[in-house]
Amino acid sequence: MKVLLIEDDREIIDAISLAFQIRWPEATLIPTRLGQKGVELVESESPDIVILDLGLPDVNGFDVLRQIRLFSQVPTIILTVRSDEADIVKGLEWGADDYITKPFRQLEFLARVKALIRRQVGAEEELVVFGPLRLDPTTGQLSYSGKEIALTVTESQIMAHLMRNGGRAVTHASLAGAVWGDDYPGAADSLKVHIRRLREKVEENPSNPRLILTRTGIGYFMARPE
Amino acid sequence: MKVLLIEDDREIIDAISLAFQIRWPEATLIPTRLGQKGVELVESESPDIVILDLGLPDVNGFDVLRQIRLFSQVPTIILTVRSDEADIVKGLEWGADDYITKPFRQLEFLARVKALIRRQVGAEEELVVFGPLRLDPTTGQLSYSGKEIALTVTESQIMAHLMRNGGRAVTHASLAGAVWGDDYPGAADSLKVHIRRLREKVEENPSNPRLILTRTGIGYFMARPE
DNA sequence: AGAGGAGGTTACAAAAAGGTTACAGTTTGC
DNA sequence: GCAAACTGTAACCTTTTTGTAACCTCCTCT
Repeated sequence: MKVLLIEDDREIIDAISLAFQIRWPEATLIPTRLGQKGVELVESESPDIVILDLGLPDVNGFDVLRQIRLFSQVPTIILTVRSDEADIVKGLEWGADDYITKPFRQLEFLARVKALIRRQVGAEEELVVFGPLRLDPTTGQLSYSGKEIALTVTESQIMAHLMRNGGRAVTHASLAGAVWGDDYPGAADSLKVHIRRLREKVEENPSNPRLILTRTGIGYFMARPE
Repeated sequence: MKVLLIEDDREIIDAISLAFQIRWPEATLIPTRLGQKGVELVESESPDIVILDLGLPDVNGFDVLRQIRLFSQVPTIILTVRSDEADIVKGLEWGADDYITKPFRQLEFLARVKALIRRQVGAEEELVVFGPLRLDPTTGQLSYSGKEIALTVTESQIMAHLMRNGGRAVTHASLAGAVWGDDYPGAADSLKVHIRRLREKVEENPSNPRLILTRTGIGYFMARPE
C-alpha cells in the first residue's frame, strides 16, 4: 500500500510518519514538500492514496488537486489548518474524497485513510511476481519480457503455484492438489499436458524449456530467468 | 437519488430536509425515527446513501450500522453530537464512510454527501476515454472513429466498465456486479446478450470482434485499437 | 543391449463456456 | 393509448478448454 504525502510542514510529516509506523507499518509513505513534485509522483508512483496539504509554499493546493484530477482518480484526502466551510466545500467539489483539518487526531486520521482505501475497487488486486514474470491470477494475464500472454484458468493456477514457489521444486502432488484437489486419479496425465501447453505459451522452444523445468521423480520448478 | 435518514431529533430532520430542498431538490429523502425501521428500509428501498444518527431512542446506533453492514455496502455517514475520538474511530472501523458531528454546517454536510456518492458511483465523471473511443456515461453517447453511436443504459454501463479497464481483462463477476449488483442469477445469460448487442453497434463484423474480446472462463477485455 | 520407468508429445472427444437468435414482458416517448 | 425501444430469458449452436489415452523418447539399471 503506497501513500503519497504532499506536505511542507516538517512537524506534520513527522506526526504522520509516526502514526503509520506505529499503526500501519506495512504501508509505504512517500513524502514530498513540493506540490509540483507531488503531481509528478502521482503519475510515476501510482500511489493508492494521496494526502494533500492545501498550504504549500510553491503552489496553491487546489491547483495541485486539479492537476492530479486531470489524469487520475486516486483517492485524495485534503489536510489543512483552515476550517473554513467554503474551503471544505471547494475541496470536495473539486474532487477530494475527504477533508481533515489540523490539528488532527492520529487515530481518526488513520481510520479515515483506511475507510477511503476500503472503498476502492481494485484495492485487493494482487499480482504474483517472480523475476521478470508478472501474473494477475484473477484474469490470467501474464506479462513476460514485454509480451502479454493470456493464460486459461487452469494454466493460470499452475503458473501461479510455480511462481509462488519460484526457484524451488514443487511436487506433482502439490501442483495437482492446487488445481484439482487432493484425490483425483487423472491428475498426473492432465498435468503433463497442461505443462506442455504452458511451455508452448511461455518458452521460446517448448521442447527445450528454460523456464518451466522438470525435476524427474519430484515435480517441476521455475528457473529464475536471466 | 435516494437518501435514507435515520434520525429522531425533529430539528435535525427539518434542517436536513431544508438543506436538500434548497440545494439538491432532485434527491428523495426518506426519514425514519427508529433504528430498526431504518435497517428494514435499507433492504426494501435500496437507498444510495444512509445518514445515521448514533443517538437514537430505541437502539444503539453502532448496532444499526452493524446490522446494515451484514447485508449491504451502502455508503453511510454517521451523525452525532459526540465528538469523542474513540467514537469516530469506532464508527469508521465498523464500516461507516464518513462522520459528521453536530452541530454541522449545511454546505459542508451536503458536500460530504455528494463526495461520498461521487466516489461510490463515479457519477462526477464526464467522459470515459480509451484510445479513440469516447463515452459519455450519463447520456450513453459513444464516439468512435467519426461515428456517433447511441448506447442504452445497460450497454453504456458495460462499455464504461470495459473502457475503464481498457486493455486489461475484466471478470464476468466484476462486469455483472457493476450492472446488476453482486448476486443476480440471470446475469450470465443477460451479459452475453448485451455483449452481442454492443458488438453489433461497435464492431465492423460482430461475429469476429476486434474491440470487445473474450477471455473464455474469465470475462472480456477491450483491445487497444490501432 | 534391453526392460522399465518417467515424462513428452500428439490427437481426439467430452464438457464447459460463450455466441446467436427469437420472443415476451416492460418501459419509454409521442 | 399505441408504437418503439429496451431488457431479460431460453433454446439452440459454435468455439474453446480440458481431460484421456495412445504412442514416443530418454535415461537408468542390470
